[in-house]
Amino acid sequence: MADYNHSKIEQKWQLYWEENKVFKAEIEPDKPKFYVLDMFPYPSGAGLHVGHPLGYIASDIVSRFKRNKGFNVLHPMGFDAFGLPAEQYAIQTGQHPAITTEQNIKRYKDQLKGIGLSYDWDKEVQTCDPKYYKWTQWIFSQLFNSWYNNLSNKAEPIDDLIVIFEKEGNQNVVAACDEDTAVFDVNQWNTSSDQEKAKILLNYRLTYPADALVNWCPELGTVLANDEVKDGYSERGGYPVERKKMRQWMMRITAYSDRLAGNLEKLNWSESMKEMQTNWIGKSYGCELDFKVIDKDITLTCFTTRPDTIFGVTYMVLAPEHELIDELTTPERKEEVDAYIQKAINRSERERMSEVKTVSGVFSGSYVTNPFTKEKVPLWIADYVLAGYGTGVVMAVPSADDRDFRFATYYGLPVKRVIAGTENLDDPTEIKHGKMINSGFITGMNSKDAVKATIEHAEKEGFGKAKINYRIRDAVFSRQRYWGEPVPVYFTDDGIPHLIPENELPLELPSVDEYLPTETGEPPLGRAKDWLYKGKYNYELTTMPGWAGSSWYFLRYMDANNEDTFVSPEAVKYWNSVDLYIGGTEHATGHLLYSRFWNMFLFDKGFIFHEEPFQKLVNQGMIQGRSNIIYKLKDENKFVSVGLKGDDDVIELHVDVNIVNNDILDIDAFKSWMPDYKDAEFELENGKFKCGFAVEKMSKRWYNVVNPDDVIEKYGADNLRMYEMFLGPIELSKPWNTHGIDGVAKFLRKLWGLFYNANGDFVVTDEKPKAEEHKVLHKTIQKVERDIENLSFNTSVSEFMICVNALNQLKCHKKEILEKLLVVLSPFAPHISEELWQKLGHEQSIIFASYPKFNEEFIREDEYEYPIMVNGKMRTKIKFSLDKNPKEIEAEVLENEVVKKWLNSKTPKKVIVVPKKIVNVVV
RNA sequence: GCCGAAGUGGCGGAAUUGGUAGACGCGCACGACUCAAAAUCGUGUUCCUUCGGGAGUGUGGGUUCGAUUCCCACCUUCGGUACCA
Repeated sequence: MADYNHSKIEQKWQLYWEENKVFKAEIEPDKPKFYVLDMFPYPSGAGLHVGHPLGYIASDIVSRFKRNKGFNVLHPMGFDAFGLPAEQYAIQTGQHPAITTEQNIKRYKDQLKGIGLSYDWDKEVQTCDPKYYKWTQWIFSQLFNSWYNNLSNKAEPIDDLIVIFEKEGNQNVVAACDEDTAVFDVNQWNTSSDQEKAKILLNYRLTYPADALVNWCPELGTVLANDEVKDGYSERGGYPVERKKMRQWMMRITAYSDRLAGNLEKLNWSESMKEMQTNWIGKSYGCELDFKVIDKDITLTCFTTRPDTIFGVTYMVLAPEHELIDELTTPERKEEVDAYIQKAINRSERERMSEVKTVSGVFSGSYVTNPFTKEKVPLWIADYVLAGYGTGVVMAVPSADDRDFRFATYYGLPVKRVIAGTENLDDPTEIKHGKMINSGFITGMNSKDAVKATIEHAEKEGFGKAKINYRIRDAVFSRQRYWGEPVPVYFTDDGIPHLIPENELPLELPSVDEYLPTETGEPPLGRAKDWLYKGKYNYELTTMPGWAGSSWYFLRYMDANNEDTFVSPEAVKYWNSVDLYIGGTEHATGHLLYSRFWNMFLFDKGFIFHEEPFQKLVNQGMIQGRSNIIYKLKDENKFVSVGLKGDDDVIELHVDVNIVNNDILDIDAFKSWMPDYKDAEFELENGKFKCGFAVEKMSKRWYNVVNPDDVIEKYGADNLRMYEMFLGPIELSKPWNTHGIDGVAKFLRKLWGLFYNANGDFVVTDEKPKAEEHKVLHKTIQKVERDIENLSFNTSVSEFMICVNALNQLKCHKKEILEKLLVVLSPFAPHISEELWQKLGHEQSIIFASYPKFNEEFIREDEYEYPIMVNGKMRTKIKFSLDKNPKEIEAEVLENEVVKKWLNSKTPKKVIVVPKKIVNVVV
């Protein structure tokens, strides 16, 4: 074979790997394991674009590297197959989402295989497969049957809780439960009806039904996802959207807040990722304070982290969703309050949080008493207070809080300064901590001591208590959708939910005539005919969210085909937690928290043996599109090259990047792509029509999507793999530009040229390598090995280029060098490496070769060329033997002609000699 | 708004983490081969310059013998913001 024929080689080896199940991972107790995981994709209808495989290639390099290093590697792939897009397509076309999903998965798999990724496909999972979601439902059942004991700090069986209730009521139970759970004794429990008992238990279960706000679109008759809502209107159709309370299943993730936050320090994740999760969980220390409403038998409890500023409270604010608003609104204020609430409640939380420039609120007519000062303070309602955080009640201190200050300024409410130094400031919130002033018994204390003192005082007086608050909320687990896992629950006539028994799982998705809600506004499952448990009880009609299936898939991979359990103890004991997890930052606070939560729960229950699922996490950046833009003169059927557009009035049009090369437009291709312009004129510069460009999201809409299949066909999978890595650091986002790929293509041809000459003769020899050749090889081994450990793949590719260029220069065709180079290269470019490895006479796949050992001897240097700086500017370089001491170096440097010239016969103030680094002469 | 990340030649990026800024590659220019083109190979390529040198890593300050790297303030872009996945 004379030429490097990538298509032939790549097909040959992909077939070989598949037929021989080379990547099959089985438990081998005597071998160290390594689990490399990719975030599995949602198989969209558009197929993979060139941005998707970035992380997959990186993790594949690590997987192959670890195999060569002697590890038993688990490297699986699957599909997050439930989701909105397939359902949306089903609504439009009537096609069952299972069918489109299956087609999309097939396409994805073909594409992934074409890249030469070393997955063990026998371990594939699909979340929409009943064999898989049987266990998702099973985990739901386990959660339903559990409560969180804050004394043992773990999840425990609900039956144990019932035993406690039967013995002593709930007075001594310290549990994660609903805020409004009543205290009861044994008698009260034992005399309660079964229905009452069931209701009480729901307050404790780790999954439970509750009312939660959703985006309800009456016109579409459906609930919308946040990103389907734009400015209060549905993205499709533009119909008004209102926020409506609906019965939803919730997950009591808040039970795990403290462990989720605390465990982060043990994980090998980036600090920024840990910080994002920490902030999301948002643990804060503070206290609850009770404010009595004047002339009403109501006490409002607020949470605050700044009780030290209590003497600066000038008003009180309720969230517009607060349940007591009706009672707290005086008759004469009612009309205005109702109007305000109507408006405020339909604004999204994000909108309410981010619009800080405009404030809005309304006075309720009621007053409360500040428990410390006994002052009468007006009670307002404002949408900057969210019902979901704290208690939905805020004590407003305009002198110490930015939002309170803006609000008070706008509505002319008083501002009472309580921190020294703020007295004469226009904006007192510039100073938030310091010595307290105008603050009764805490005057003179610093803020920190004052916090303590006020809490102690409140506890003693009985109107407050210290409290740890979390920003994280229980997660809504219901979706009013069809294409998701059915919740394995039915309801008896008393409205009490019951689990479908384990041996009857999975509860499969029924078929429906249409994927829309029912006329009465029930979710699509309400359309299923005669769909009743035991022919008489209603099933739960909502389905599980996208994150249900993805919260435990990493466990299923270990034992993907087990029909008796979700994962066997043997498998999970051996494979344990994921050693390297690669995926996007966009999952920072969703998937990555929910997965940790479920994993922790399964650990508590003793089903698995590691508390944290992902030891090391790396976030890959996104590959953005690089769009090409052409400019058409307004009112003329004429396009101008980018350099000629000047200040003319032009219309910008996106053109398909696939008919543009190096920003030069293929005009004929353009005319057949856009027949409307087949008669247009083109004004060229230097004989070419040059396009402008923009970096934006890779999307059909901008005609900037590059399909990996096309790249592979033209350049090969090895080339695609190396080029994707060569683009830059894995964590950074960067635009895709196919032009640069030629550099890697040249590299692969040069590599091939070390084995075959231009006539197609195999030129590899058995000669002994020279010192220089060993040096080139071992420098590469050292660099690449270190780079892979640091996941710095772009610099590895550079190093390979440097290495091959150097070997070409040395005319090195020696087997001893080349075969080691192939093993080092094989994780990056596995196909060409396999082929050349075979040509060198090896019968076993390069996958099983062991990684060459780096030998320091070969790269040892005995001299170093010091850059010589004068006043921090590099002026010359001088070589010194490494055993020369700094004194000798200094003396010789000062004798150097160039240095003398710069010294200009002045005596240097100081000479800094940093061994093996630099010499700096300071004048 | 809040939380997180990033900003270095015409472009993607490198810099062993405080020590030669621009490795490697693309593009571009010139040269070789060719009747010619493509491909290939070679040389050059941060900017300014009076050819001595000067400036330079988003902007403005600071620390240091020395800053892309550390500190302070700001600007821009990207991700998340609880029902997209």
